[in-house]
Amino acid sequence: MNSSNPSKLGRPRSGDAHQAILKSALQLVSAQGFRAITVNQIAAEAGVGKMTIYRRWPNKAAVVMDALLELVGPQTDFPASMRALDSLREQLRLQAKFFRSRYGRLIRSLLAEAQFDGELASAFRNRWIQPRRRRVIQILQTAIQEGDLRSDIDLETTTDILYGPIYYRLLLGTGVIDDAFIDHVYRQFLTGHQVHKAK
Amino acid sequence: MNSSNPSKLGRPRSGDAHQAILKSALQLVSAQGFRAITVNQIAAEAGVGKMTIYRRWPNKAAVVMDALLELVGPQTDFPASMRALDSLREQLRLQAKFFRSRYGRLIRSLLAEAQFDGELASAFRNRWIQPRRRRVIQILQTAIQEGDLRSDIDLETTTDILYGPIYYRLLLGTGVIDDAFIDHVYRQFLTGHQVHKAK
DNA sequence: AAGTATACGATACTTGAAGTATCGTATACG
DNA sequence: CGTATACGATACTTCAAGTATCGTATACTT
Repeated sequence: MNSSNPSKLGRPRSGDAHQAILKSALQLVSAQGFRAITVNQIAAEAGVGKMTIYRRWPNKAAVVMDALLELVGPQTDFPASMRALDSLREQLRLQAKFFRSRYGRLIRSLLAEAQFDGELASAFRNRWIQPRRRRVIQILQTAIQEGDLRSDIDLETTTDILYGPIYYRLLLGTGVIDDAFIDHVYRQFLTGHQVHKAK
Repeated sequence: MNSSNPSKLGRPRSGDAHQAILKSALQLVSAQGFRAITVNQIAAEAGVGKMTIYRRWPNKAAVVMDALLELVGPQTDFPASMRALDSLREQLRLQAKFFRSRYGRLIRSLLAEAQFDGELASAFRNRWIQPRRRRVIQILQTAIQEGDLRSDIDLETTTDILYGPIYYRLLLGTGVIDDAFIDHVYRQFLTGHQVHKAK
């Protein structure tokens, strides 16, 4: 009841330190990966004491998660297009570009670490993945209303089908995540791979 | 030139110890996850000294990787059916069942750890993923020859599209990997989601 | 049978990073 | 000006990975 109450007494926490920590964490993990860096490095890079980090976050993963949410999240907006289907394709391309950027390693690191850390897994799913999935589902619903997609599809499953292959390549490294790949995923999603035999 | 040469001199390595180590590693990681267990635990469970493990493998990940390849790999065979497309669907269902089993956690652990360990990433990709992808691609080629799939598709990309969603759910936990999900992936793969408007 | 080379289990040791405890100092509010 | 809390710094604790070494065991060679 009181531990979460930021008492007004005493010296207030430094907003500068907060920003410096997140910025350093983001930069280091994007460049070197989650496992390769230490909390001491983040502290040194940010010009703060290690305790200033542990006073605010329970562990390294939580710092990096917040860095992603606060510094990168706002940059990942969704495109608006005339047709919902065009928005969808554009979003897939943005996702690919994002994964090719320095943040690809950041996402890989967090998703991997989340396999060992239930708290992180929940945070990653609820605070990063789910909000973005909801945006995708909105686009899909609009596309259905516009008469471009079948109306009997399951939206959650469909989202998995669209984004699964991109995450797969990110984590398995079986191929590059370029626009050709995205276009293939998108086209396959629309029309399928079956031969439509002449009747 | 000589370090890889198993000299015939001296006491030979114990095959029993080898099997006991792999079996213990597999059992412990499947039950508790890669991060939760220690090499000391594996050694104790197998009834060997820790050095017997480090004499044979460079690190914990390598032990678990070999446990997967030697003990689980042989169980993961591919179905043979009349039509290649039926084999494909059956293989997707087997993959789902495998991920739902105790080995789902094993795969998750190794794939996650591989994000931090280049050696492990190569081993996982080359020794586990690639051989299984080749089998899938064979099935796809047969399906094309049988006239059931379009002949202009890229086989590598198509494999990513088929298996990506399953790995996505394994790692993200956005939904269960049951036969309904598999059937959705398979049906979507064949026919697509586009509305085929009346001409 | 003796000698040599290597593996064995056991155990002590080293290393390195995560996380904790504590210090004297700094900065807010009342 | 007193109180409460944050600050940077630094020493400390903990834990698991990986290494070094011991005396013993088991093979092949001579």
